[in-house]
Formats: sequence, structure tokens, C-alpha cells
Amino acid sequence: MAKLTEIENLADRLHSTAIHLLRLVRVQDAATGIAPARLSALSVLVFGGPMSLNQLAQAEQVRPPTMSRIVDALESEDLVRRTTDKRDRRAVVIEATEKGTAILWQGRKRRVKFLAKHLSRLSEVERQQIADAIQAIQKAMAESKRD
Amino acid sequence: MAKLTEIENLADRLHSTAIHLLRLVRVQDAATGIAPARLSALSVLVFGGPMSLNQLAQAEQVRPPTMSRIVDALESEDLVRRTTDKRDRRAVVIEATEKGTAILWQGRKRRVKFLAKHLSRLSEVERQQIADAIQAIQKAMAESKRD
DNA sequence: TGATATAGTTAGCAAGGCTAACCAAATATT
DNA sequence: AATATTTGGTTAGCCTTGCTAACTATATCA
Repeated sequence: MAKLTEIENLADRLHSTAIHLLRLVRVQDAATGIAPARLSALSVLVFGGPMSLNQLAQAEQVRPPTMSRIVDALESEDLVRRTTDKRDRRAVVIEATEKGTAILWQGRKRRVKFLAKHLSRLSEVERQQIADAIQAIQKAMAESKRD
Repeated sequence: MAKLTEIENLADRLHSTAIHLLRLVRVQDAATGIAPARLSALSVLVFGGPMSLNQLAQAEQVRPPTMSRIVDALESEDLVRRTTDKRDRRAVVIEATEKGTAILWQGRKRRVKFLAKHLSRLSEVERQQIADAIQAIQKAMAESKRD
């Protein structure tokens, strides 16, 4: 057994907790009827507004061919719309449709309510601990660009 | 825009933070050369000890056929070993090989060190906030079985 | 003994990741 | 102006990982 420092131990528990949290919540997203990668891309479009395929691929940390296919699927279900950019006719502008926006909000609401139900069992103090930790974690991750 | 309560807002930020954290760390795991589902299953075997295929599938929240194939892949790379259970000859016992154990530890070490490097930039107080939050989150999730 | 339940595997499908190779439009070079 | 290069996106084809349905082999129960 390798010995871990205090901080490494914290890192390990943090990682494991994040995995379990997402695993728990993922079930809710399945109820939207939209596969995870598609749901996630749609979410970027709804909250980030219309954008090009490359931008969307970058936002999702995925290669363009992968995103192209995801957009194909979303488009065929009428959840997003592709139009060619007027200023650069190579580029496409992808935007969420009304239907896509509505479905995404429903799903998000379900997921958030589910998680909130769990959090509501905690004390005010515990929730504050989580809020503080979120701040700290984001701060720690923000400095990752330099590595 | 739908209005969110305080707690729903916290839930939303927690979810988003977990996603970003795992996305950041995932890159490290790729360096092991083992695909994610395989790495995760191997991890269960290394830390949980030998177990049956059904147990392993349950631990990973995956159906038996899915796990059967993952074990095939791990076995063909000599990372795990399948033996038939003496007491129940239908069942198999799956265990990590020496090689599998070693590789897993290397990868875990890399991942944990990477995360720890980020956490080390925080103050002692901030790390304590994270530690407290982990406790609280696990408590909140533990009560999920009843739903 | 015969019926049923359980452990795992095989087959075949869909989603989502990748690289390589390509087309078309825009931009740069000469 | 003509040509070369770069850029945005798609297509083709591969791998991994999820699923269900259908199967085999062993255990268990009536």
C-alpha cells in the first residue's frame, strides 16, 4: 500500500465523491429521453446561445467530427437548427430550437430538484460547508491552465 | 428563466463543479493506456479484492454482459484473472493480477498527485472546507436508497 | 426426477469517442 | 489574377461501452 499525504488523501476522497455524485444524478437525466452527450451539447447551446460547430466542440472538449454527429442527431429530433453563417459561408451556426430549449429546462429542473431534495436533508451549516467547498474547488481548478 | 431556490442553486453549482472536476482529472487516467470503464473495474478489484462477475457488475452499476466484456479485455491484457468458483461451478472469481495491481497503483498515484497539486494551492482553511463538504455530501447521498 | 432459478456468455444494436481523408470557402502569396 | 495554403465542417471507418434477448451450464426445489 502506497502511503498518501494528507492532501493526497483529500484529493482521493474528493475524486471518489464526485464520481458517486454524478452517478447518482445521471439517472435523472435519462428521463429526458436524450442521450448524455446530446443533452450536454444542447445545454451549452441553450445557456451559451448560438455558436459554430467548432466552438461547440471546444466547449464540450470533443473533436469536430464527434460534435458533427451529435448535432446531426439533435437536428433530426428537431432540438437544434443548423444555418450557414452569412459572413463565412464555410461555417454553420447551431442554435437550440424552442422544443430543445423547453426539453432542456424540464430536464435540468428535474435533476436540480432531485439533488436539492438530498441537500435539503442536511443542516444549514452543512450546506454552507458545501457552498464554501465549491468556491475553493473552483479556485483550485481555475489555476490549471498553466500546467 | 425558471427561478431556483437557494438549495436548488447550490445543487446546480455542485453538479457543475463535479463535472468539471472529473473532466480535468480524466486526462490523467488516459495516461495509463487503459480505457476508462476497464480502469474503473480494475480499481474495484484491486481495492475490493476478488469477486464474482455479478458482484463486480453491481459495484460498477453495469449489466453482466457489459462487465463480461470488460473482463474479457482486462484478461486479454493480463490485468485480471478468471477462475471458476469451487463451491459454485457456474460462478467465476475475478481477481487482479500482479501486473494489473501495479498499473492501477501507478495510475491512481498520478491522478491523486495531479489533483493534490491543485489542492495544495489552497489555504488550510479551504482544504478543511472541502473535507467538511465531502462528509456532508456523502451523508446526503447515503440517504438516497430510500427513494 | 423434473421444473425452475441463477451465473455467465454470446450476439447484435446504439451512442459517443477518435483519426484520416476529403470538400468548399476564405485568405495569403507571388 | 492565379495559385497555394488555411480553415470550417463532413464522411468513413475504427474502438469502447452501454443495453436487451437468447443461450448454456450448474444449482436448487418440489
